[in-house]
Parts: sequence; structure tokens; C-alpha cells
Amino acid sequence: MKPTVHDIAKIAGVSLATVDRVLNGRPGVRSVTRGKVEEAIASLGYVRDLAAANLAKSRTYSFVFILPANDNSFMIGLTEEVRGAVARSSFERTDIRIVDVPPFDPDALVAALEAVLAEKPAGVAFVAIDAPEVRAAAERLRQAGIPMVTLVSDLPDSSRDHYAGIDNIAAGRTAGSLMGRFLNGPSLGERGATVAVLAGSMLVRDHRERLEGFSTVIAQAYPNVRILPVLEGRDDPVLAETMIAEALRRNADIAGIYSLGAGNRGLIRALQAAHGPSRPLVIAHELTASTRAALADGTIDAVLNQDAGHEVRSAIRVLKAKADGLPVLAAQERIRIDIFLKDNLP
Amino acid sequence: MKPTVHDIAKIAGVSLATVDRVLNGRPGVRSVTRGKVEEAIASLGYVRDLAAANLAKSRTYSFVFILPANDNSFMIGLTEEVRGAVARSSFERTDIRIVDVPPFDPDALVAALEAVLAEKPAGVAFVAIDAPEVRAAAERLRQAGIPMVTLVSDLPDSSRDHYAGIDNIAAGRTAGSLMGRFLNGPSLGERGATVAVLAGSMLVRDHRERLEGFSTVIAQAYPNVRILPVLEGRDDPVLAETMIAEALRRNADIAGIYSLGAGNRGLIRALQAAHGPSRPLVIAHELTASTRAALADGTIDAVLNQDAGHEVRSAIRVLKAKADGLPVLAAQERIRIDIFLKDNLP
DNA sequence: CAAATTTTGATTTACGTACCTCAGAATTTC
DNA sequence: GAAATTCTGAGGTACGTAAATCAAAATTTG
Repeated sequence: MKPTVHDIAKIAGVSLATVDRVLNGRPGVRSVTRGKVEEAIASLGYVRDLAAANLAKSRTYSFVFILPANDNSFMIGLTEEVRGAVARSSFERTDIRIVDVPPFDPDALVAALEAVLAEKPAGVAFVAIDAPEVRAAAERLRQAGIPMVTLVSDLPDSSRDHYAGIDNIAAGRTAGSLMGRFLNGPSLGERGATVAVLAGSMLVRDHRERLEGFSTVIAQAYPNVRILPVLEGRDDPVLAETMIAEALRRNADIAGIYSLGAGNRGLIRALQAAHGPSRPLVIAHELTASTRAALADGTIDAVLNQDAGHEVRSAIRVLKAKADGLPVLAAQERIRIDIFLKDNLP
Repeated sequence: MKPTVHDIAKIAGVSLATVDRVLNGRPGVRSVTRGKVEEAIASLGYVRDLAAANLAKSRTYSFVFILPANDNSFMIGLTEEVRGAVARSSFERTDIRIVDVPPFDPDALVAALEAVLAEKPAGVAFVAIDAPEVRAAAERLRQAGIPMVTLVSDLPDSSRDHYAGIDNIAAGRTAGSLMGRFLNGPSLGERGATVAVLAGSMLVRDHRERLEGFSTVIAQAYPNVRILPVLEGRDDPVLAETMIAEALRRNADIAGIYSLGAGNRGLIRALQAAHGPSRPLVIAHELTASTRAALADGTIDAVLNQDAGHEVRSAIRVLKAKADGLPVLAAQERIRIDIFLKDNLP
């Protein structure tokens, strides 16, 4: 049988109340007695029954998710997944509140974090913006002992406890590697190939990192592939469409396009409107209804994806663990980069 | 506040005992009364608190994992993951027993399943062998009401409740697609290319399905790629090494190798020993220490992987849900095909 | 209509932990 | 050595559900 507090009391020769004081760090126990109790705990290999403890405390984990009110498919999907978690909250002893903030706005994010600080929830998850003021706000939350998880976009070297998202440098490297292989880089010869990159904004860390990984691999492994200056489409379908259309018109020799941001609808429209001699090889991010269709019909060749559902569930698991002071299963919480070709669409 | 059994009793105007009888399907309730109680349950939106119920029942989920005593890295890793789950069992209210059976032996598997039947655990997970007698044994378990999950290898059209593993046809298709792209299939011209396939055994369903997917894509999308007759290496490093070495000697023009089984150590040794003009493109399955090293040093170009840890954890979650009659989150339980290039190794 | 049977209510204990109170013991302080 | 302080023990209640007992009420049966 699993040892209980009663067993500890018996072995240590103290009362239940004393065991309780030791276990929950309450005052009023001499260090000699505390030692005896701790010894008994160790010798029995006692582990507190979390379910029973939570029942006794009638505890619910109150979490806040701060999400940018973006209108691209990925963010909408992410919000949807958080809503799903809200719907399951009664089963999971969670009480999740969603806070919307304007996108790409560090001040708004800081304000939201400050509001959270006052509320003192059991944990916070937020899509980070890489700015010093955000880092400072995070530090204040840490001082207050509120567990924090960054979601999708990280805030490295900050006081956050965990990052629930993909390694964007690795994602960019993977895209570069696929691009080089698919273009048959090693045997391109003197002629080489030209590749365009469409990003949302170079101010966003994810995008910067993806570009960095992509450029590194291309430079190292496929030196005869040229990368055109980055097009910043602000994740706006209309802008992206005109930019890509224009780029294709100017450079008839574009052999590949890497779309590392969101808002691929414009890209797809531009590609389907273009009637070049041979369509370029396209690698994009995030599996949405439009990229899925484009993948199926051959407009896009590969899609790198992060599973928003996994990210949200992982964030919740990690926040719970942090709130309870438990370790996290690193292998379980690693968010993987999915690579989808038309042949392994789920 | 979340409604409790007390609230139901109050609303329905009956006693707690009657509510309990209805909730747990115990006899001794007139259908009129039962109706009133059920109405109250529905109107309150009551959901039983599983943690409290399990505490009251002092319930532990007893599961049995039947695993083939294979000595390849993947199966060893899988067993290791189940051991990890055993180690966590006290936290997770599980009591997991591991049963080893000789590999590729339907009779042994059936015997193990029969033994399980006598023991009546709360659930069983097993690596299936696709044989009628196994299917029959599974049906007997279903009759006995024991939830069943197939692990890694499925038993389609059987009485199993769930399959915790990858879609092997999709995996084969993905491998075929990558092979075709990496060989630059579309522009190979008249000359074409030759590809060798190394499998463990065509008697194993996973391997058959992977080959099927691979062949289909090659035939459809890359008709100028020729697939040599399948080499069956029985997942044995020594046999695989000699077979690949021989194949490379006979066919100097082998441009690609698809290794769809386990036991890649032999393949890697043969590749590193060969000194052809240009090394073939290699796609293999399962990320192990040896395939990881080969990927890093360029001996292997891509590895398709299934995460054993995810499979085991998913199997446990599903067995728990089935034991409690709860629905499973399909999106969470889908086991994905990881594609690893040297650039996205975790 | 009485007896037998079924249905229901009231109450209790239990699961393992948290948290509270109060009294008594041990220790320290003066 | 008495008073003040600090520890400790004993006991209870609570969380939400399960499961049991026993008596009372309602219903069916003969």
C-alpha cells in the first residue's frame, strides 16, 4: 500500500498534526522533531496524493492566457484551442481566463501582465513580444511567484518558467534544408537558383529566427542558392499578394519561395494567378485550411507546422506542475516541428 | 460552484442514497424516481468529480502491457518508456505490469492475452501481430469488457478500442515523396534512378504498409524511379549489412535506399564501408543512437520517427478514458510521423 | 387486508489530505 | 522556581464521492 500521512505519524512517533505542519511548512515544530518526520517521509518514500490534497483544498488552478487578437488562421486556431481547454476546465480543475490584447503591441501586453499581477492567478501563459519592458513585467510576475509560460513566441533569457512552442531556428534550418534538397541544390551547378522569402515582420522574434536558420543552412550547404531581400508582408493577405506577384514579375527566375510568417492566403492567390514557365517550389508555415488545400493541389510543396492544440495543452500541464512545484516531463513537453507533404496530411 | 451529488438530491427531492443508486446504476430505484434524478442531473449539468470518486474507491487502474522481447533499439526504447510509466504509477493511480513475449510469435501473444483475460485488468496494451488467432483472442477480451489498445503495430478490423501508433501507409508515402523529391525525380529524364528497399519482414504488417505507401507514391509521381526487389533483413544487423553490401556491389547505380524496418546498424556499416562514386540517398525509420549519428554525419539523409514515449503515454491516457467510459481527445492522441533531417534533430 | 416485496430515506464510514482549535507538555526566560 | 513562551498531541470538520446498513414507506402479491 502507498504510505499515507498516518503512516508517517506512526513511524516518526508524532501526531498527525505535526506531520501536517512539516509537510505544509507551517511553523511550530522543533527542528529535532521536524528531522524525525522528514526521516520517516524519506524512509517510507511518501508522496503526497495530489488528487486528495486538491480535493481537500477544493483547489482549482486559475490560469490566465493572454492572446493577441490577431485575425490570421493560426492565432484564431490557437484561441480556439484555449477555448477548448476552458470547456474542459471543470474536469481538469482549472479556471482559465482568456485576455485579448492588440497584436504587436508591447505596451498593451505589459498592461495585461500588470493586470494579471494584481489578480494573482496560479499561472499565466502569454504570447511574448520580445521587448525590454515585457521582460521587466515578466520579472515582476516572477517576484510575485506566479508561474509563467510563453506560448508560440518566446522571451529568452527572461524569468519565464517554460516556453511552449517550437524551436524557430531549427524550423528555419529545416526549411532551408528542404528547399536546398528539393531544388536539387548540390547539382545546380554554376547557374544556381534564386529564392524569395516572405515574412510578416522582422520585428517579430519568431520570424527573425526562422530567417536566421534558413539563411544559415542555405549559406553553408547550398552556396549556389541566392536569397532575395526579405519581403515583409505584415501577415496581410493583400499586401503579401501584391508583393509576391511583383517579385515573380521582376524575377522570372525565382525557383523557390519560403513563406515564414502567417497569412499565406495572399501568397497562394498570387501563385495561382502567376503563369510562369514552371511554378516555384514553395515552403510555408502553419497548416491551415488554405495551406492544406494548396498542399493538396500542389501549389505548396511543404508546410512546417506547430500544433496549437499541443502547445495549449502542454502550457496547461506545465503551469499545473509549476504551481505544484513538480518537475515537468521534458520529453513530453517538447513541441515538435511537423513537416507536412501532400502525402502525410492528417 | 460546481454541482455535487448533494445538489442533485436537493433538486430532485430525493435522498443522497437514491442519487448514488442512479449514478452508479445500482438497482432499487423506480423508473419514475430515476427519471426525476436524471432530470436534475441534466438540468444542473452535473459531472462526477473523477478525482473524488477515485479517492473514495481508492481506485488504481491496473494495466498490462504486452511487449515483444525484441532486441532492436526501438523496442528497447519502447520498453524503457513503459518502465518510465511504471515509475510514475504511484502519481498516476496506475498499476502497470509488463509482460514480455517472444517476438513474431502469434501463439505466444495469444497465450499472453489469455493470461490477461484471467487476470481481468482495467486495460491492456499490446504490440499486435496481424493473425486470425490474435484477432479471436482480442474478441474474447472485448467480450469480457477489457479495454484494449494496440501499440505501434495495429490489428485493424478487430475489437481493439484504439491504436496508439503511426499511420504506416502515410509514413511509406512520405518516404516515397521525400525520395522522389530528393532524387530530383521530375527532372531525372530518360535515365531514371534505381532505389533499393530494405525491410525486416514482409510478414509484419507495418513493413508491408510502409512498402505499399512508398511504392504507390513512386509509381504515381516518380515513374522513372525503379524499385529493386525488397531485401528482407529480418531486422538483423549482420544480415542487413551483407545484403546491402551485396546489393551495392551488384547495382552500381543505386541512387537511393529506403530502410523501412528496424536494425539500421547493419545498413549504416555497409554504407560506411562502401566507396562508390557517389553515396546513395538514404531514408530510414526510427531515430536511435545509430541513426541519429548517421543523420548527423550525412550517411543517412532523412529519418522518419515515431515517438515511443508519446505512444506509451497516449496508450495509458486512452486506457484510462476507456476504463472510465470517457471520450478520448482524438487530436491529442494522434501519433504523428516525425521527419528528421540533420537540421531539426532534437 | 395482511404479508411479502420493493423502493426510498437517513445516517454512517471511508478515501487521503488540509486546516482549525484547544489543551497539555516541554522548553526557555527571568 | 514560577511565568512566559514555544511545541506538540488529540480531535474535529471539510472536500466530493462510494458504499454500506437499517428502518420506514410505498407498492405489489396472495
